[in-house]
Amino acid sequence: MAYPPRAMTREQLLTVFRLLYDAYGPQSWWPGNGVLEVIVGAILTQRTSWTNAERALDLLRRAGLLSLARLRDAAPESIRRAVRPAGCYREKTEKLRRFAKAVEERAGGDLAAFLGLPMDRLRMELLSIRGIGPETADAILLYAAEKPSFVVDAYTRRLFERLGCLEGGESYDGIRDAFMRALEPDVALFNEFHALVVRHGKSHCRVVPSCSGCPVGALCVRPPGEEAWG
DNA sequence: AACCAGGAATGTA
DNA sequence: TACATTCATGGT
Repeated sequence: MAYPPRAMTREQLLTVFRLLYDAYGPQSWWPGNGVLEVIVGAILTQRTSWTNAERALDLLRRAGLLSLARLRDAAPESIRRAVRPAGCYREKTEKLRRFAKAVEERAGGDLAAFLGLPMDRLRMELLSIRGIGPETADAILLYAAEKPSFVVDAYTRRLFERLGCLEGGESYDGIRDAFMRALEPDVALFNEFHALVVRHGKSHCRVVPSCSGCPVGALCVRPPGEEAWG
């Protein structure tokens, strides 16, 4: 199982963070929207663009479905109509309903109490809900519950593989652990870090590992087998 | 017109 | 464990 080929250091990670932050600035992911919308958004955006997820979120809001009680009790068909623009609408509808039901069963429908559970406990509860995998669980932990849980996604893998920090093939939890061992638990840092990795991944280095004009280019262009960090 | 987008579950060997 | 398939809409 998979491990990072060499330990990621705090200095390396903060160097990357600073390069990205200086290049793109603050990303303001999920500020102020209310925790339920954050969670619903996290589920809706699975394997679809954020703009499509937002359309669905908007339809849910206008249909008055954005509450745990309505997600639990409303006719599935009405939820599906709203979720449709986000794609996979049958599955995502069931995911939303299962989430609402889980909060009901585990915290009496008190979302704040549910999110107030200790991080590791809450992570397990989230992962036990069918339709919420590790990435969505960590996004909910970080952006809704404001716990210092580092989010790993395909962009994270790709960037840090090119930086020579990952070999490829590491497990999700292995990568997450590597980041969390190297960095102090810092919600604001993890929040911005993941958003910046995504922001960067969307506009750079899509196909080839060498990228002129890339903010992390000096670190990124590494001949195979050579050290990426000088 | 294939390919991608802020994944996860299920099935097969 | 490792890899393929399914879910499905909308922009490029």
